[in-house]
Amino acid sequence: MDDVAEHAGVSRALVSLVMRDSPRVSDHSRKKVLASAAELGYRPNVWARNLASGQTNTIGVMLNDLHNPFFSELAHGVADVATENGMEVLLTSGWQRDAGEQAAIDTLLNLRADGIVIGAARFASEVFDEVAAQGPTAAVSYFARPDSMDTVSNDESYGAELVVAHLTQLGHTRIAHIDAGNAPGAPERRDGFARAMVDRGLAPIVFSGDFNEEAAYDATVDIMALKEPPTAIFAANDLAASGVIAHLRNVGVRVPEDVSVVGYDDTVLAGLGAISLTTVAQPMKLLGYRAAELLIERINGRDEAKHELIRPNLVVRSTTGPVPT
Amino acid sequence: MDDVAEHAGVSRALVSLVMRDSPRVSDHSRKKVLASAAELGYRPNVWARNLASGQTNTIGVMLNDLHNPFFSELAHGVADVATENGMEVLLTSGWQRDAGEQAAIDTLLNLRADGIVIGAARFASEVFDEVAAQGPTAAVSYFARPDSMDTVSNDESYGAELVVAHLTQLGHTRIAHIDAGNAPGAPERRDGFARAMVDRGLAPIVFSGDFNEEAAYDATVDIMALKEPPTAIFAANDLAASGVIAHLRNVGVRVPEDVSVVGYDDTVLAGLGAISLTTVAQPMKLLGYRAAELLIERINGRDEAKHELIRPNLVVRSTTGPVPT
DNA sequence: CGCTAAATGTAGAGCGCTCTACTACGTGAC
DNA sequence: GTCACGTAGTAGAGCGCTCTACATTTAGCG
Repeated sequence: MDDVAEHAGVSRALVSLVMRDSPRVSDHSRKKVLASAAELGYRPNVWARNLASGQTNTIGVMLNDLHNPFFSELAHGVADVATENGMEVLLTSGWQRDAGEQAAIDTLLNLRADGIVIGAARFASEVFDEVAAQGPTAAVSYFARPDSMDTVSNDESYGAELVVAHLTQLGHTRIAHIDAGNAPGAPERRDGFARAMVDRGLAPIVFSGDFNEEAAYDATVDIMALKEPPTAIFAANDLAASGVIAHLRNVGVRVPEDVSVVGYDDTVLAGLGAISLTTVAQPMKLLGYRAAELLIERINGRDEAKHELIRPNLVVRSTTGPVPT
Repeated sequence: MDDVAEHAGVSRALVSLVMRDSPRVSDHSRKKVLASAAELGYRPNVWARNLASGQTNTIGVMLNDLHNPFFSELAHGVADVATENGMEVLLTSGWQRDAGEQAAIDTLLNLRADGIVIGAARFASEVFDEVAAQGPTAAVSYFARPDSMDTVSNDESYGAELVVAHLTQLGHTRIAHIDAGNAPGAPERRDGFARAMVDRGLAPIVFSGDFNEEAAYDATVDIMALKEPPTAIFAANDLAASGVIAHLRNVGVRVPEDVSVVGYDDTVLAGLGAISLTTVAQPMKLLGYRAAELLIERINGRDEAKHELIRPNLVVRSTTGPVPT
């Protein structure tokens, strides 16, 4: 920076102002400085800048599992808002391991990002608190309602309600749900399903599964072995739905002529022409948007925590149809 | 840090040594310092540390498109090696936009990461050069062989050879390839296909497409309209294969009884029970491993560039079968 | 023409750490 | 008893920037 200043014949402070796009610089000096900087290949040192200014102009995003398209969309949403606000985004991932999550969040904490977005982590609540204690924090798909941070979540039970409404409209009354235990979001989906069924005077049939194909495949085996198998299956997520379809195909049950199948999340795979799954679309990018927006409000000084619930919508494709006669 | 030093009754320099796990500290002082640090909730400031030390202990990873599972695996591989070597990993993504890629790489460059891994970017080669000029760089799936950086790539044409070998063994002779223009890796796949066919005295049928479903769907329409349609279709990647299958299903052509379909990449969707696609498995995580290892060698002083080609393998699932009689 | 206020520009003290050079203190060999 | 040496710890000068407070120039106006 000193070199640039000398080369341009101005003070170091002026160079600093130019590099930060300050309006307090005349066009003439600005051009001179910019030219010198370009000539010398000068690139401001972020470490020094952040150290001196005490802020990083960066939003850190911690993602539990980068392999899940859900998280990519989320990060994308955050990135869009950050860009609009002239901030950088840095991602870390826990790679599905608890220790990895801890390391990832530590990296972000050590960087002292201005704000941190936690995407569906499996942390104990104390870890959330610890992060929030260090600075502005927003959690996505975290169903506690802490005062220390903002949260943005999908309205899971409303999604389940949409599914039941769609299926009953098609005439289905025997509907089974394959759940995902206590994984984040799963209890809400299960409860929403049960409530929606009960509201309509129907018996909620629930089989236990997980957010993957295998567990759903196995559950489907059990389901189809019932004396009166259901005419529709609502899986915990799209991956699970794929497991359901795989088993049904294997045993020659047609989808949707014999059994309708619904997923959840509207991940890439649901949209594939080869699958074309009816599913609940979580507005993932929107979740990212809102998380980033709330975070920036916090960075700018808002005090009380906000908790938002965002409503998903149903995407009807080719795996649901009228109940067989 | 001063507070910790005072609280522990030692000098700031000693605290620094303790925080860096230096062996030059007695057990007694170490414990005292650690206790004070914990009590005061002290967390070293990375910015200051990096500024003073001139290193960041960080590997930056630039990913073109986080939505593609290929990249997640790649990053995962890099992360594993980094962790082993006590380094941090920071990700940025270009979100499939050119401007985004540039911003993402700038973020990393500004951070002055010790090394940078570029994952299948669409940069012009000058941008690669610019990055490499700033410090150790490794590019994944970059098929130029620059002296300035290491590269690790999948042996695309070998993969295509595997596909042709598999199909001809099943008796197929009319095989069509849907390519992906000049997208990274696509020309190598196309050329490999053509060579493999010609080597067997077969005519290479190539239709132009892209790395997505729609283009492949459209190409399949054209392919099936041929007077003598091929009995096997080799798509540019898994997503494209899904488009192929979608069209075949729509027009009542059975897979694999009537037409065999092969994908490329072995992404999540290929393994789905509902699709079960025969495909070429790129050892993505391994690519990440090697990229990180080469990078660390460079950081530690190796001078000449290394270029590695890693061989993929074929995963046979349910979309390929014997040629119809 | 002189005064005020805005517009530009500058000096220099940090930001929180690392790193080099140095001190202090045994320890043991001669 | 002295000297060399290894060990444990310290002082203080930066690292490359930002920021506050101040200096200088220019424009505006009665």
